[in-house]
Amino acid sequence: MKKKQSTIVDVAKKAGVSTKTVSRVINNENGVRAQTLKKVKLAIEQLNYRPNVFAQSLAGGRTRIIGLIYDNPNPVYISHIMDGVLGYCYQKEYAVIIHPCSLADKDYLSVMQQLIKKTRLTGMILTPPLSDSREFLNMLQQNEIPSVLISPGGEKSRSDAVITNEYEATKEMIRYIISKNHQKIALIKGHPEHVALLKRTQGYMDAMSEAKLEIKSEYVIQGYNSYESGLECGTQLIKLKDKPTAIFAANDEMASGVMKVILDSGYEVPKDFSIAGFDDTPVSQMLNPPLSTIKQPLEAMGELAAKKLIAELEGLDFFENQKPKSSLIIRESILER
Amino acid sequence: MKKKQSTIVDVAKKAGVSTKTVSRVINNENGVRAQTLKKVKLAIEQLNYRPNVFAQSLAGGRTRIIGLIYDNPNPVYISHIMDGVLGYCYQKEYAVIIHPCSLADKDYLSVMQQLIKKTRLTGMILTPPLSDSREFLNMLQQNEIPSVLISPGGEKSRSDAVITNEYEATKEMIRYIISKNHQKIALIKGHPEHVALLKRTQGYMDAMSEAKLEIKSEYVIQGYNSYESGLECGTQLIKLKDKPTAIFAANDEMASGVMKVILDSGYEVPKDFSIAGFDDTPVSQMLNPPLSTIKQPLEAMGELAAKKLIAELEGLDFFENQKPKSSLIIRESILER
DNA sequence: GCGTTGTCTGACAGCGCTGTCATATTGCTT
DNA sequence: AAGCAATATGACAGCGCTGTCAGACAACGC
Repeated sequence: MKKKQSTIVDVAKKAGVSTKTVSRVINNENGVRAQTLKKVKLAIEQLNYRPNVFAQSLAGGRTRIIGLIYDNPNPVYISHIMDGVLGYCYQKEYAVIIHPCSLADKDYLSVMQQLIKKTRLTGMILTPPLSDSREFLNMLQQNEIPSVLISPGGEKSRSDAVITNEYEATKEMIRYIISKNHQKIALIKGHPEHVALLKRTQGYMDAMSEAKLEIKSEYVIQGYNSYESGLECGTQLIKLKDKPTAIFAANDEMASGVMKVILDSGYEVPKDFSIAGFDDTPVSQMLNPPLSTIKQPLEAMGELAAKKLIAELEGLDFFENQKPKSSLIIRESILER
Repeated sequence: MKKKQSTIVDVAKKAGVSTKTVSRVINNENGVRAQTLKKVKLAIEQLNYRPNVFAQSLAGGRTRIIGLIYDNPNPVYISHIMDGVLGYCYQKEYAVIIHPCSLADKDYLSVMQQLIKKTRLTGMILTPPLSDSREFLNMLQQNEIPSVLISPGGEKSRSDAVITNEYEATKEMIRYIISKNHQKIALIKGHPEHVALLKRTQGYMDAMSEAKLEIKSEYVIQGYNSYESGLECGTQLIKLKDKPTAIFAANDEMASGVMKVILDSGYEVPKDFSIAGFDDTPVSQMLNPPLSTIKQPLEAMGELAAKKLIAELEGLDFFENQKPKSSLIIRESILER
C-alpha cells in the first residue's frame, strides 16, 4: 500500500484546475472565483492534502517559522507563554523556534541576527525584558522581521504588543490591602531595567494617591527581582523605626525573600506584616503562609501574541483588540488590621 | 550590494567540483578523497556557505527536525531539559519542535502520529512519564522514528536512554539523614504511574536495609506528586502514634505539602521533623526552612539526549557513555537528633 | 601492458511548491 | 453586438538540494 502524501498536483488534477490555482487557494490569495474555490477546497479535503512546508519555503522564499525569544530567569513564566504560542502555531501550521537570548551578552544582537539568517524565520515574539530593547527592535526592523511584543513597558501602546492590565491589577491589589485598614504600605520595586515592571510601581503609586495615603520614600525600595534581592529589601524594611504594616513586592520571588527575613526575625506574617507579590508562581501557593499575588493570563497572552504575529505575516487585519485580564489571588498573607 | 546566501552551486564552482561532491561533503558521506574534501571544505568556509535546510529536506525526504515531547506538570523541569536540547541542536543546525502530549488524552497516540506526519520530524526525545509508555514507543518504532528517552523507569538500561544516578543519590540522601541519627524515616512515594520515580523508592529501601533499619509499612505512603498530595500524606504521617523523625518525599512539591501540614499542626521543622525532597525546584530554596533536596543535572541530560539522538540519526556511533550526576543540596530542613 | 576490480566523481532529473507572465474568461459600456 | 477593462486561470521555470546511475580514474595482479 502506497501511503504517500498527496501533493498539489493530485489536488489540481482532482479539482480539474492548475496547480497554481490550488496554490492560490491554500495561500488565501484573492482572484479565485467562489465556485473554483469550493471545488479546490473539496479536493483538498477529500485527499486530506497538506502542503509540504519545505517545498513552500524553498519555492516561495518565505518560511512559516517564527521565533519565541526570551531572556527571563523565570522558567514558569516562559513555559506558560510558550504553551499559548505553541498551541496556536501548531494549529496554524507554523513552526516555532524557541531561543534564549541574553541581553547581558555583548553581541546578543549579532547572535540574533545569525539566528534569523540561519533559521530564516519570518517573525518574532519577544518576551520582557527583550520587548523593551530599542536596539533589538531596530535590528528587527532593519531585517524586516515583523514582531509582537509581550508586556512592553514603553509608554505608547503599539498595535503589535500584547499587554494585560498589570497596572489596574496592581492598583486593585493595593486597594484591597488598603481596604484591610493598612495605611503604611511599602513597595519593593522591580528591576530597574525591566521597564515592564514600572507599571506595577505606577499602580502602587496611583492607588496610594487615590486613597490619599502618604508614600514615604523609605517605604519604596529598589529590588532586583530575585529572592536574594527580596532578602535585602526585607532587611531594610524591618530596620525602619516606623515600620510598614503591609508590603507589596513587584514579583513573588522578592515577596518570598521579604517573607523569609520577616519570619526569621521573629515577626509573623500576616500578623505583623501583610505581604503580597506578583506572578502567582508555584512557590506562592507553597509559602507559609501562602502568598497573595496577582496572576497574569500568560497562556492567553502567548496565544494572542501568536495570533497577532501570524495575522500580520499573512497580511490579515486583526482587530480583536482584546486584553487578557490579570486577576488577584488572595491567600493568607494579608490580614485585616 | 547583493547579500544573497551562497548556494551549493557557488561552492561547487569555487572548489572546481560538482555539486554532488559538495553534497557528499556536507553530509559526511564517504567516498571523497582527502584532497577533494579539503578543497571543498575550504570553499565552504570562504563563502560562509550554509546548506538550505528546506532544499535538503525537499530533495532528500529527510528533515533535520526533532521533537521534544513532554507531559509533565513541572515547567521548571521541562524548561531546563529544553535548554540543554536547544543548545546542542542549535549548534548542530537541527530544529526542535516542542510539543506537549497528555497521556490522559485517550487518543494521544494518534495526535502524536499526526504531529509526526505534519512536521515530518525524524527523531524524538521523550521526557518522563512519556518515556515509559510502551504504546508510545511501539508507535514510534512502527513509524520508524528513532527516539531517546529521558529517565525511563524500565528495568533494562537501553542505549537510547539518558539516565542519572537518581537511585544512588536518593540512597545517599537517606544515608545522610541516617548519619544525623534518624532511624524512623518515612517515605512519600512518587506517583505510581511514573515508573521513573520507582528508583527513588528503591534508593530509600536499599539505604534503609543497608543500615539495618526497619521499614515500617505505615512510614511508606503513596503520594501523587502534587502539593495537595503532600498535604494529605503529611496529615497521615503526623496522625501516627509512633511518628517518624524524618520524611523523604519523592519530589519537592510533596515535601512542601508535608512541611506545610507539619508547620500548621504546631510542629517545627526541622526540630520535630526533618524533611527532604527531590528536584531542587526553585521553591525548595524559598521554603521556610529551606528544603534539603536532590538536584538533577537537567540541562546536561537534555544535551546528552540531543547528542545521542542526533548521533543515531546521522548514523554515528556514540560511545560516550556518560551519566550526568545528581547531587545533594543540603539546606536547613534536616537536623541532627 | 592489459584486464579487472575497486574507488571517486559528475550529469541530470526531480522533490513540491510559488512567482512571473501570458492567456482566457467575464462583466460592463456603448 | 462590439469593444474594453477587469478579473480569473494556467504554463512553465526554477528555488537548492540529493538520489541514481553511469563514467572516469587508480590500483593491482598477471
